[in-house]
Amino acid sequence: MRKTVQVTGKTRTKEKYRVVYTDHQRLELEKEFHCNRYITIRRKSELAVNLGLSERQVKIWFQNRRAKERKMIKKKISQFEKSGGSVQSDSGSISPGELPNTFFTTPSAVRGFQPIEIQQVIVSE
DNA sequence: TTGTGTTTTACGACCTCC
DNA sequence: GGAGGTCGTAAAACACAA
Repeated sequence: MRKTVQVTGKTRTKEKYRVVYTDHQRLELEKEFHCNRYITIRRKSELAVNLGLSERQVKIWFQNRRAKERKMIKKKISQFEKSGGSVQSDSGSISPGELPNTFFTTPSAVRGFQPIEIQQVIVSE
């Protein structure tokens, strides 16, 4: 019998509401994320086995990691807008407001088993 | 300590693509 | 229709000033 907690109508197990990943797990996930913002199905399986996580956990981690990055970029852009500057990426200069929500790549590339290299976005100050 | 703000997992709702 | 995307959010874990 598992303890459960009601969260606005949703049920989750209480003893493991969320686990804290080890430094090693985080490091490996970060390394993979650094190479590719969108993980392939094959790499997801490999990582899950290597790190002792489920494929779902790896998928969710990448989703959260992308969300974190978008949040940081938004923050930097809003800071930069205040100073009236522009944002620089490796492929050129982008003015604040020109960035689409999914400017890194398209998820369909992952479904097609074609990992793509994402250029790092640099915000100059 | 403890109160508070931030970060980290995990999920549901909804959307798009094949 | 299923898989995986974003977005918003809950709650545990963590950081840190008072």
